[in-house]
Amino acid sequence: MNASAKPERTRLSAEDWEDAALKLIADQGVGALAVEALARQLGVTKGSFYWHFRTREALLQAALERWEQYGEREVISQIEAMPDPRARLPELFRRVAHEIAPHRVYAALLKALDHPQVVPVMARVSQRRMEFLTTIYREAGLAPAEALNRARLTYAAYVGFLQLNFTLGLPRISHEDFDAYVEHMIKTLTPG
Amino acid sequence: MNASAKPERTRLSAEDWEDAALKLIADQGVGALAVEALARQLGVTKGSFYWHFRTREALLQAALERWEQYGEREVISQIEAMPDPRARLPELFRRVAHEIAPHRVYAALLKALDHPQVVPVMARVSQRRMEFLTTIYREAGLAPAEALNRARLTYAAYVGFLQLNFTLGLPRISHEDFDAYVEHMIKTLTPG
DNA sequence: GGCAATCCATACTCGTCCGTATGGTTACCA
DNA sequence: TGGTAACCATACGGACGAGTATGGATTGCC
Repeated sequence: MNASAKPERTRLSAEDWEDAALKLIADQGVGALAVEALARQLGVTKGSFYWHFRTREALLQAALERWEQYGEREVISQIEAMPDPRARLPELFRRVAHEIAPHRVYAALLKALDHPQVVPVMARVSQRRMEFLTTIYREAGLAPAEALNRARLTYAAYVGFLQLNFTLGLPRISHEDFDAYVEHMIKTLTPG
Repeated sequence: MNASAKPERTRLSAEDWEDAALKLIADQGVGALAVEALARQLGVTKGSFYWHFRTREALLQAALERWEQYGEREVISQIEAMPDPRARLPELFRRVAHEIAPHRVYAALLKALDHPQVVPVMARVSQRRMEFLTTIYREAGLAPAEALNRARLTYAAYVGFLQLNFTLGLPRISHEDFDAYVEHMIKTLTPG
C-alpha cells in the first residue's frame, strides 16, 4: 500500500543507506535517524546495517558528506551562466522560492545545529552560498561592504523563511499572495 | 565551583522547575530536557519532580506557557510609547540586535518545530510579533499589502539571523562589522 | 558445481530514561 | 506538641535503541 512495501529483493549498498538516511532526515529530522527504523523502511534488519557501517554516527557522517557533495551545484552554475548580472538576482530569488524540495534537507539540518556533526557541514554550505550571493550583489553594482551585508541579510531571510514556512507553516499564505511576497522581496533587496 | 553547586536547601516549587527547564532549553535545546538531569541540576531527585508534575510532557507544557506569558511584553510596549512612528523601526532593530539573551529560548524552540507541543506556542508568538511589525510598517507609511510583506521579510531575516549567528556561529563577524550590518539592515528595510 | 566473499537474520547484552511505589523527612498549624 | 499535609529519597519495572555475536543465505568466480 505505502512506499515502504517495496518488494525490492536486490541487496543494499552503503549508498542506499545514505540516501534513505537523507530522505528520513528530510522527513522527520536528524533526531529520528535510528538504525532499526531505517532497516524496517528498507525491508531488512539491523544485521544488514552493521555490515555497511561501523556505527550510527558513521552513517550520519556519510549521509551528510553525500548531501554536501551532490546537493546544489546546478542552480549556482545556471545562474552564473546568465549574461546580464542584474537579471541574476530576481531569477535566483524566483527559482529558490518555487523549488522547495531540494531545500528540505537544509531546513532539517537547520534544526539540528546543536549536533556536533552537522555544524561544520552547515557552516561550509552556508558560507559558500553566502559568498556566491555576495559576488552576485557585487556584480549588480554594490560596493564590497554593502554587497556583503546585503548577502547576509538576504541569506538570513532565506533561512528564516524556511523555518517559518514549511516547518512552522506560518504565515498561512495563498499561492498568489506568496508570489506577491517574492516580488516584494526582490524589489526590496535588489539594488537599483 | 560552578552554578550547579548551589547549597539551596529551600524546597522547590513548580515554578522553580519551569524556570530551570527554560534555562536548560535555552542552553541545550528541548531534546535535552530530561527529568533526572534537571533534578541533578537542582540538587534533588526524581521523587521531587513527580510530586510537582504528572509527567515530563506536563513540565514542558508548563514551561512553554510560562515563557509565552512572561516573555517579551516590555519591548513591544516601550516601542509603542515612542511618539514618532518613523523612529520606531530603527530603535526596534537596534534593540533586538543588542539584547540577544531574551532570544535564546526562542532560538532553541525554533530548532524544535517538529515537536507537537512547541508548534502552537511558536505559531502564536511569531504571529503576534509579525502583526506588531506590520503595524509599525503601516505607521511608517507603507500600504497595507506592502507593510505585511515587509513584516514577513523582516521577521524572516530576524529568524534566520538567530539560526546563523548564535546557533551556527556564522558569519564570524566583529563587533563593529556587526553594527554596520545592523545599520545596513535598517537602511534596506526601513521605508523612505 | 564448489568455494569464498558478500550480505543479511536472529538473538542476545547494555545503557538510558520515563514513570511508579513506597517510605522517610520537613514545615505548618491547631 | 502532636498531627497532617507538603515535599523528597530510594528502589524498582519497563520501554527503547545502540551495538555485538554468530550462523544462515546469496552472489560472483574458478
